Amino acid sequence: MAKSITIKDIAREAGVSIALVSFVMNNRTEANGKQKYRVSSTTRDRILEVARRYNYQPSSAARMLRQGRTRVIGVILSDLSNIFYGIIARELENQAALHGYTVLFGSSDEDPRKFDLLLRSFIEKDVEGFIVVPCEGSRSSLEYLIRSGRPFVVIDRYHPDYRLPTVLTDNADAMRQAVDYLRSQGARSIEMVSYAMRISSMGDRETAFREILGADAHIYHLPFNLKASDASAVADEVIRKGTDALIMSSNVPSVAVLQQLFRRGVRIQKDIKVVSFDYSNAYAFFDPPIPYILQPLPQITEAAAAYLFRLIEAHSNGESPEAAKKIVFKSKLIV
Amino acid sequence: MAKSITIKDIAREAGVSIALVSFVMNNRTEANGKQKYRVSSTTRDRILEVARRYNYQPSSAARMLRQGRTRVIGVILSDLSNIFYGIIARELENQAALHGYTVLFGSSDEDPRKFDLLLRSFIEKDVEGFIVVPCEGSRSSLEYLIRSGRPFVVIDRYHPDYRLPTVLTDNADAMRQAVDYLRSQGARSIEMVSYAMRISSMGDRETAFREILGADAHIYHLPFNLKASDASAVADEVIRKGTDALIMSSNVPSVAVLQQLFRRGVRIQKDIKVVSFDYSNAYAFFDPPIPYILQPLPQITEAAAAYLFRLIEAHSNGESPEAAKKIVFKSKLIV
DNA sequence: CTGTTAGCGCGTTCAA
DNA sequence: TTGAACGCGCTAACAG
Repeated sequence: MAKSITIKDIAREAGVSIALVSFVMNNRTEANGKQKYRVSSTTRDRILEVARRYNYQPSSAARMLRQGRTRVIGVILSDLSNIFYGIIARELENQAALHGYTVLFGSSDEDPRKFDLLLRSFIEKDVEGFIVVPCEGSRSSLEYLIRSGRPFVVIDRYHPDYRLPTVLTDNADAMRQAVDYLRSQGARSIEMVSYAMRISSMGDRETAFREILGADAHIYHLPFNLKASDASAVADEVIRKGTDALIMSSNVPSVAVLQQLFRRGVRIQKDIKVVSFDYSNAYAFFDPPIPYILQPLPQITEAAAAYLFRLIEAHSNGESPEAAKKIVFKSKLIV
Repeated sequence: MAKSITIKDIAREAGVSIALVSFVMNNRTEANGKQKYRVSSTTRDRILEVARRYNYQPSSAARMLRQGRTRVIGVILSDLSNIFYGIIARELENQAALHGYTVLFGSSDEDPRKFDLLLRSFIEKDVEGFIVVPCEGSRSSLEYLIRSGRPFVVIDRYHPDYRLPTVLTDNADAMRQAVDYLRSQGARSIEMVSYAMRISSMGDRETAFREILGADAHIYHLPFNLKASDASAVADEVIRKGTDALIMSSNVPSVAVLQQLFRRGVRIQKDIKVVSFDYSNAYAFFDPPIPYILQPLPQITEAAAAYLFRLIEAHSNGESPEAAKKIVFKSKLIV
């Protein structure tokens, strides 16, 4: 635009002071029993009319500067283009909007350097708080975040060394459901496909798997940026060993391995029974459909958002924050 | 945090003036042939050391206020949790980062009111520009956006009434590829599944379909928020009519209808051949895999970002913007 | 050559 | 209902 209209323009046009325009725009005149500032309704109407006519938008920069609040939060996820995180992003966007906030999103790609860059760039934008999915090696970034004093909530994973505000699902319980189900279907040699990342979600699932299966538990580890050849190797090995059931620790490697098995003519759900963590719309195309562990993402994101906004409120009122706690939701096996 | 450190703190601690800290932080001392301001390297080092020690982050609010630039763009898509838009979001995030920008994302859910709310809330946050996917009924919002004078680029769809900066794919050409392919496979009665939305992407595909098929072209229209029953109805009708090929206009209805056909025992790719617009990882689980129209999203997003940042640059230099143009990329049928 | 002073940008809010 | 200070960083103008 040539130049945007400021509060000054409105004041001049309405023939009142800048302060009065500010009061009117912020409804400082009616709400709040105190009614510290009363404005005659004719003046108020005139101001509102002018503001509307000029399409006045207060500069958030100036407002921010004054009140020190940006009404923006930062969300750092693993990868926005993964449906799992896409849904989380979507829900968080809604939750934030309900609280009057907008969201700065970033994807770490499970790379601690990217994670750190995003963190710093968001802090520079003065976000009031964070919701983060910390990746492997993000320890020093988290310490930086803690030192920054900004409120934040960790989701999907927890940090082994710190007691932080965290919201996630009970992965051990979910794994138990998966194994129980496969055994009830007659599976004898169950193996697991997981990511080769040291993050608590994978770790908890693997630990639970090992506890249940005992000494002969076998887990395939795939890199985060997996190539077809990685999945092929697993498929070949599974066929060679005659494994009769697989638990997939996440939807991306799940689909990748399933594709390779399918391509090799394996009759999925007959020769090999499968249960996967997280939804993919590919699961419906098997007979019977592939059961999957459904995390209650709406609840998780709502709890995380509520938690964060409580922390932000306390923080901005100078109150000391509530003790960090871990909120855990159960997942369900959808058959 | 108790309170964040400002440039003042650094200046006091380093025993210099605020201005000098500002110069040093902005490297106004070395670059730029003019070298208007020289600072002794010892002073500079001291300032930098103090800044680092205190972990000084300039307040972006103050900087914004002063230079009138936020280095933030707004991106309004249809639905972040749809893989197609998830990928676009991901690419735009990267592109923006390369240009030193961060991104405010929002999902319209194809609801013009949400679209409008997002637009206004982003403008209030002072984004420097937009990349938008306008939904049906967003006309008045677009007019508002145009009047706001902020640079923007439309992607994925074009607006029939305005000549706007736009980047998208050649949908008619893609449809021709799809029909040609199905005919080459011997299909005789081809029908199309589309969304019941008046948006150019669907419109162009449908128009091309009708042009090719002639009078007997039949198109099923599904609502954006489709329920299983919507897809069921299509599946039943297709079976009843003995349709032998379907072109799916988008990945979501595609998967929904495929699921219903699968459930009814239809041998997909044998009884009914299918080609779909946009990728889904479910397509690999058919034999042969379902061919799909792959839009060159990396190119589209890169072109859109480059376009937008050119506009923003011109805008902030007070130059008049280049004439609006439509950039079109061809899609490919992946078999 | 090195560094400082002072005003600005825009909306908020206290004192009058 | 208003004047004026304020928040923080940028930068033109100026001084030693």
